[in-house]
Amino acid sequence: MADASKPERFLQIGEAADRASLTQRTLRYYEEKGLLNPPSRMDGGFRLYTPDDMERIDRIRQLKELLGFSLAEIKEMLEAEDVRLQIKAEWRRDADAEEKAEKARTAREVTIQQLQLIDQKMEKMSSLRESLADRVRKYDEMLLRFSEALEPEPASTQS
Amino acid sequence: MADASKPERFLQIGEAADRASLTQRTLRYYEEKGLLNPPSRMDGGFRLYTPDDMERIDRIRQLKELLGFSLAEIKEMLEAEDVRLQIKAEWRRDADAEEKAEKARTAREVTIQQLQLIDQKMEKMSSLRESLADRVRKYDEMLLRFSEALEPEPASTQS
DNA sequence: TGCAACATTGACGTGCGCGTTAACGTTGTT
DNA sequence: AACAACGTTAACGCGCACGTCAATGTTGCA
Repeated sequence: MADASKPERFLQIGEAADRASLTQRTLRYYEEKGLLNPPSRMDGGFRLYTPDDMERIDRIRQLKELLGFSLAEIKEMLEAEDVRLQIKAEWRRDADAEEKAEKARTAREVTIQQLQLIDQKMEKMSSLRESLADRVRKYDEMLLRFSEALEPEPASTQS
Repeated sequence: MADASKPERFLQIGEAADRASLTQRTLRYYEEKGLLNPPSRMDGGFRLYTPDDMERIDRIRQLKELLGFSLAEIKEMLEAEDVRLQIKAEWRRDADAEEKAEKARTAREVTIQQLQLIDQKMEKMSSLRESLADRVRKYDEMLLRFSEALEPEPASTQS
């Protein structure tokens, strides 16, 4: 009971969902759609999520919420990333080095495309940001004119 | 026919949709949902979109695509902005100055909230960006190791 | 005046991303 | 052994944001 130092590295779906701020349904759905590789299970069939699974879940949330990608798009992206893990796993095994290199190159390309996508979005967002900032300035001017109109004498108005 | 200088400032729904890269259905839908104020019409009933309408349509697209807001949320935001235009329109008419000022203040607040939302998103995006950039670096390392393994003798490999 | 191109209003259909319920099995504690 | 808490699959449902007809009307040009 006094063992809070072992946070049980494998989470059941309930905790996993809580920590990811998603629902169990959502996790199962992502699995169903192939976004999550089927997690390991307990003997009884209960899902057990590894820290790696949790990371992936978080990536999905980021890609969805921040960038607004559809699950289908996200799936593609993650598949590209998987290449990296695959290569890592196979690293010390026989295998065609050139083939791996090719995979790594395409994975790199995909990642760069994602980067460019993000950059494009950020540019657009910052221009939107600017126009909003302009608006605020205009409101400020408006309000200034109002206060001038209402208080023709600038007295002790000092906060 | 040789008059390309008069781009006809009022667009029918077809052109309007094309220019906004949306469908006619979508424009009607936005109108139906109260995101667009009903545009003016020709005698026969055909919708005519003013440049202002077009701007608004574009704003909607930005808010939706860039920030991922739902149409309901966007509606609220635009309503807040409308206050500004309303005030401008009423500017020279009788009217309670204080009431207008109040409206302007709340509109300002809403706009600032939007700004903060954007800033939050941009922060998260840039941290995501960083992690992606890291990934690219790792791929580069991988590929470097590959090329070292395949070409033990650094010869005329100079691009 | 006729005709193609464009528009109108319904109304139903659709894909996505889950929510919800039902019927049932598992786990861990007492 | 019993029981609450937690999990399982399967199936149906749902709201959003439109797509897609269908039936009809309008515009503008030959």
